[in-house]
Amino acid sequence: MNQRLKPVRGMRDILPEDSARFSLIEDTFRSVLSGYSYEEIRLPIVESKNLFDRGLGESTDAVSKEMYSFHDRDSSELALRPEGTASCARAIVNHSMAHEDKPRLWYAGPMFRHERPQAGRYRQFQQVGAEAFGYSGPAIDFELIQIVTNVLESLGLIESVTLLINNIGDATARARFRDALVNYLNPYESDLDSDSRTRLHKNPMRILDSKNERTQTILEGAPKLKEFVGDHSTERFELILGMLSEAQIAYEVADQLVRGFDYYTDSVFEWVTDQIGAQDAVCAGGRYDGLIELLGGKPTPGIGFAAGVDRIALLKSETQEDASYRSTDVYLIALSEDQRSYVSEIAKRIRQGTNLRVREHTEPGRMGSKMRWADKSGATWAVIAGESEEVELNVSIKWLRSDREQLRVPLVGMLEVLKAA
RNA sequence: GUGGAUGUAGCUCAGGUGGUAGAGCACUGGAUUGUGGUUCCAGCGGUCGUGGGUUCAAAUCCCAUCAUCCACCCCA
Repeated sequence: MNQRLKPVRGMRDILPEDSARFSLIEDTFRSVLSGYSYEEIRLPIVESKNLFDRGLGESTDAVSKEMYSFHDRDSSELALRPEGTASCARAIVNHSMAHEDKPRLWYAGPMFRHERPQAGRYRQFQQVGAEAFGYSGPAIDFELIQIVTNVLESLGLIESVTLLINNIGDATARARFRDALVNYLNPYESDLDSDSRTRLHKNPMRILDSKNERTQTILEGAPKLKEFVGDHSTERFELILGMLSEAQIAYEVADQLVRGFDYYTDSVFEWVTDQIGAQDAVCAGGRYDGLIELLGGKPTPGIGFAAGVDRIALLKSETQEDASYRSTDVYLIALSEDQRSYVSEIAKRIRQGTNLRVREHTEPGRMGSKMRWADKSGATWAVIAGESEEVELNVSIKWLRSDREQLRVPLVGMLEVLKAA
């Protein structure tokens, strides 16, 4: 890449071929979500920093270390959103949307976290998320999981991912568990890896998914979160698992699965893959029954997921043959500049009469060169017009991807030939 | 924030022990004045990431810095 001017660290250009993949993924979410009657909401990219401090929790890495925060001209503290759920919940509160209705919403857009870039991890990344407010029964958990499953099936990726699910209980249960865990681990403090030692004081539950073997061995005798979760929550969780089994959606209950943001409660879930490197979560979500109240609304249960479009696109390109990307169906060649207006007329007719993607060769040059560009464009046909075609109101149609012989047809019969293919 | 690897043409990469840059692909033209995908010939194309230092001389050695990739961490 040219060294002089380039995107800032962790930001990148999504070039046309990748962009087409992104669009396909987003369109698939859009279409499946629409089938479940989820409504689109468009949320600001910039919010008050305060929203994330309160919503996600000030001790989380996303807020304390990775947030793009800055002072506005009037010195108020703003931030680029690191995720979408907090904004969505704020909108629910601001517009009293959960008073007369139980909204099911979705959004898509860029999120920002100041992390060290890595495979599948960028400082600006694209998410599609869905949130449902006002539902406390297990069927909504199931519905959201089913939505994501449908999307992944439709994209041909369901075999490449594993659904992990866990129940982390409510805030009280977690607080009691946290105390018990710290009490258990304290005597082993010097045997823990250094990251876990730090987390013991800051965010002990994070120790559970440590990759350090020694730490994992120590954890074998530790108290289990599920022993602290209330009966009601456990029952609810069992009902979700039952629905998944009945719908033949494969899952693994993952005791160690915890979420990075403070707002999560009860059921949490995540789709992971082993095919795109260390950043293995392609979609994750869970329930957050306390969030709306935390942001000043009346108590309202909530649940949602967020999918990482960049990672799903990466997974798609890693696991599937390139369905040879093409941008052009018809490549139009004027033999000389004298036929320019005739060729424009031909282009107009094809664009108006079909959905074909028509590209005109606009530069002068010799015929061989024009044909080479026609070939490279990936077009199915080259449509060629020289002086004799113009005089006789004909076009020459050449098949570029087959041995079929070149045809010369009257202009009025051209669309029929192109549509017949 | 920590660690490892890597930065040479648009792309993929060569350039032992310092002597001032090369190939393939791509692109343009020609062989072939209205027909691509094969071949042959020619041409275009480089602040050797950036800034210092050592030296008569640095892509090459030293220092710093930036960036990319991968992993830790974190997470979508």
